[in-house]
Amino acid sequence: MRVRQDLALRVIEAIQAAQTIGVLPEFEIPTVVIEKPRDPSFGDYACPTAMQMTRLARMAPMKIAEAIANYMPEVEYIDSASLAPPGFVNFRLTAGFLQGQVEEILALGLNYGSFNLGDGRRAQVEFVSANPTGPLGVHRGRGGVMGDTLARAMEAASFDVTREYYFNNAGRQMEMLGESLNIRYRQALGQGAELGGDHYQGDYLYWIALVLVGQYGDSLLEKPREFFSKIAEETIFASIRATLKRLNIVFDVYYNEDDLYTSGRVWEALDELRLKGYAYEKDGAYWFKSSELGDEKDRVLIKSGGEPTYRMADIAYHWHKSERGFDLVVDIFGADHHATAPTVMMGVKAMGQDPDFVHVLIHQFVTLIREGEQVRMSTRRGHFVTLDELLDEVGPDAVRYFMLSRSGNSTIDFDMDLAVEQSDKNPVYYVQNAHVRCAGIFRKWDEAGLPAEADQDADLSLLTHENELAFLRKALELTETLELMVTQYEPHHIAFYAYELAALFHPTYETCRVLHSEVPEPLRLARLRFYRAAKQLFARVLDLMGMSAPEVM
RNA sequence: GCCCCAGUAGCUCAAAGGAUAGAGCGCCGGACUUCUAAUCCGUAGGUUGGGGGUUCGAGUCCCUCCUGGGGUGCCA
Repeated sequence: MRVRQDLALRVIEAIQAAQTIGVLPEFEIPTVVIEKPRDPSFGDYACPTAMQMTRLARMAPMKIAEAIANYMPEVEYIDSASLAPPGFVNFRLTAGFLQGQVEEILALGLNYGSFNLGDGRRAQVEFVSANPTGPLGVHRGRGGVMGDTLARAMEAASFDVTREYYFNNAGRQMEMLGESLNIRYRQALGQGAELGGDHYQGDYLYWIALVLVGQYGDSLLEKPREFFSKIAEETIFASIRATLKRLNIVFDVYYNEDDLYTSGRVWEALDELRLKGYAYEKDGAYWFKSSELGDEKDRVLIKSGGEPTYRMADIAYHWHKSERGFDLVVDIFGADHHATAPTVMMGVKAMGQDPDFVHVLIHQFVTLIREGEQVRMSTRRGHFVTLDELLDEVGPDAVRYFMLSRSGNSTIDFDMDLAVEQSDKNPVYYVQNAHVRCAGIFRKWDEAGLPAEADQDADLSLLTHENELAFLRKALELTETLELMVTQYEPHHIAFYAYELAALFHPTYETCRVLHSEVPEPLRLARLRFYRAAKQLFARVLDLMGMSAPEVM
């Protein structure tokens, strides 16, 4: 259940009731917000609406708050509604409702916390979208993790999500790639050949060339450039997919930019822009009159050589997105690509579509830190740390967690030493260890030969320890966290939630023992039930982050 | 020049316009014959970059200035 949403409705009922009676004057009720008080001693939820209504009601905020509290309908999960200056109405959850979360978690399993916001509407998350010209770098990894995690949250919010990867395997880029591999091939054969400045410098092409030499000798020397382009693309794309798979990222659709040309959609989009008066010819090229839509200058759509720019293709691509029936589209770009998005949105708008169905999510860079020093990553010389290398060094769980551990607006200093440290300093282990500790209890229980289903009818009202209740309160926050992620397009919240949940778990584990002899039998069974739910909840949260939930570490 | 992001505890960062701005690390002081201490408990630490404004209420919104990073192609 979405407690905040439900409480907001009840508060509206209270205001309406007070208005009917005449305790409050008639006025249009503003949006009622329910928030979490910073200080838990105030309660579990708070409503500041009375203060917003002082002008509307022409009454002192405390008087309004009093009216709300007095006319609140009976809410079964609320223990008390209290007032606090300057006009808060605070609510406290009943212990019974919190204890009930144990069964709720166990019944819903990997669906706990899910809620209906999307109502089955179709959403697309487009991310990574690197062209197959080389291995993924770490900052693509950030986009990948953010996109996949946001997609998971949107699925939990009842959206029908398509994960899409948009790429270009045509044009000059692929020509250069093919030439580069051709040169590397000749180098691998011991022939003199040098890469030009525009060629791809990374040594990964040399490794591909070595494999070619091993398999085919020099029999490929007469093959055309297209042959090498194809080999390079296929090999690199396979490795990109493999890298993403390691990160638990799988795409539903790989959308090839080339399809936009072969289907003629690019030209249709151009015609559409011309028809609407937003495209014109000048100097042998076609230009987008984007300056009329707020851009600082017009942009080239079709180069004088007849080839469309990436911008033209992007506009056609987004035009197609709405035609494909997506109600909501999230595009995830690194900060290095953020400048292109506004023009594309202008193009969508120019063609008569509401660009608001697209949300562009920009993330900042990732800096790798090793032994306190920044790891130099020079893309120009091809000496950059690849995502694969990072995965080799710290493992997928750490990559997923750390990429989520900052707001997308902040740069990440990825501490590679911390990421592999096996202690409570490392949040990855700290969170996963909570799951491990739960698993340990059940392992011990089984080893003692005790019945596996013993806790099935446990008396959960015995879970009265403040630590247990605090943990269950936090469990209830999962829905709110998911809602925040989806509505604000901020996937990082799940990492903070996971950490906070673990930070409430560990003290509970220390204080609320299960198997110790001094724990009376009914309480033992209630706690066993509690830890069964806790384990399930950590499995759920780790799954939302795309991380593994180990039984033992 | 213009655009985007950031500036919050010594460090790395949270904070959905609400109450006394929170965590972790580090520092200092405690706790292991453990349901694996890969953990817990406690202390200290702040003019939210500067200045103005809007609001009952601003780290959050507006204006302005400063500092750092990124972007600003008929490259993608």
